[in-house]
Amino acid sequence: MGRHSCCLTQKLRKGLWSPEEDEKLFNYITTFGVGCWSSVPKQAGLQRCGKSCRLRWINYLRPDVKRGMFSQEEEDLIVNLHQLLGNRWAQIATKLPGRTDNEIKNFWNSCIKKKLKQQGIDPNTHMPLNETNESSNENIQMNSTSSMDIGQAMVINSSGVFLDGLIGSTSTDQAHYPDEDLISKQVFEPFSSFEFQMGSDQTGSPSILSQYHNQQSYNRPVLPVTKETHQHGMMSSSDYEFGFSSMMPNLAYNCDHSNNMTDSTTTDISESSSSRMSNLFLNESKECSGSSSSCNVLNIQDGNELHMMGNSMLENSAFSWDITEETNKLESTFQEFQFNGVKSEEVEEEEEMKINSWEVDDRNTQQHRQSYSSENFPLTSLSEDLEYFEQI
DNA sequence: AAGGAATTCAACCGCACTTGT
DNA sequence: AACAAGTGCGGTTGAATTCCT
Repeated sequence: MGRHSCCLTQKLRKGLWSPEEDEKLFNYITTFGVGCWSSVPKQAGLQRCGKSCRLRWINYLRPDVKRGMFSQEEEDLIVNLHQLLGNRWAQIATKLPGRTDNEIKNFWNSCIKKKLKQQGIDPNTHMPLNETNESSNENIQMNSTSSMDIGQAMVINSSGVFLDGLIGSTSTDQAHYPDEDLISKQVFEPFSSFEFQMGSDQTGSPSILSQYHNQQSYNRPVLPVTKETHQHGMMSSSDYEFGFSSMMPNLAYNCDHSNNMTDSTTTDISESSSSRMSNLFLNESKECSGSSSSCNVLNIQDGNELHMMGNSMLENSAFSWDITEETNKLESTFQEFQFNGVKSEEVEEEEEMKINSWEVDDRNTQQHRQSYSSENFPLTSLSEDLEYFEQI
């Protein structure tokens, strides 16, 4: 159930984590690695449940967690991925190096959603609000027996056209599929999605992303310091510096969000990451950041991510496709466009160094480590990719 | 300056899934 | 096959913070 079994037998702390607790957990994980979370609190001397420890580590203590405001590239990517994946925050997070699903979810709910609404875009469907209403009505008629949430996720039919609002928003909604025949015909056609996103959809209307982007360009120049600009990390760094003398990373927020304050849209994401590193990790972090955008960026070329996506989608039954066939299709597509995954010798060297660093300690013990291992994330610029596709 | 409203985001909850026995 | 324990994920909550009057 929700509360972990260990929580029932012990009197456990809840609420915010103290610096001392953070230090204990951090020291324990960096020493022994991630194994069985349920045993972590006891062994680390924490009055917390394992689940809470896991969450704290993943969302906050992990050395490669990036904090601070989202760059425009990240924001665009989130909009893009949400359009494709719906509220699958964990999957979206795998495409944003250093960002956690929780952070992205919060950012979406507090910021992007609002912006989209202001621009007349339905954040659920990514369609203009008036069109969404119409299409939603159509869908309701088509699936009148279904109790699903309309427009929570995007589905692509066999001809590659997006059908919004035909499936539930999460994997837990599987039981709500209105028509198995219909679902079985929904083939994930990523290339179509790019068509949709980057240029025009099949009705010839401008893509929502472009619309969103245009709006952003209006909003962005020289914003005054308001809640809008200070949110997501624009806090005094001293508020977050615990000053641990141990291996604990400096958890200070990095306020390098000048990109939102000026015309410049370039954000060196990795800098904000490295700034939080302890002395122990600083060099590694810098090496890592030198190869642009931290250590884990979407890797499309080698197909691992695509397999992951494909498998995950199958698990969720949101998409039905032949993984091998579609992956090959995707691989050739992305190779053709050289989308991401260009791995230079330099980058490979850096990856090797990274693997030789702290990550190697427990990489054999962690299944989920793969999600932020540099091995799986060749390093490229997200903005370059987006710009390239926009040009197309 | 004070206090209420609005916003943010860390953390919790509940469910589904996976793994082990 | 059935059950229990462990894990992962998305939705939600509420304390802390900031904004506004």
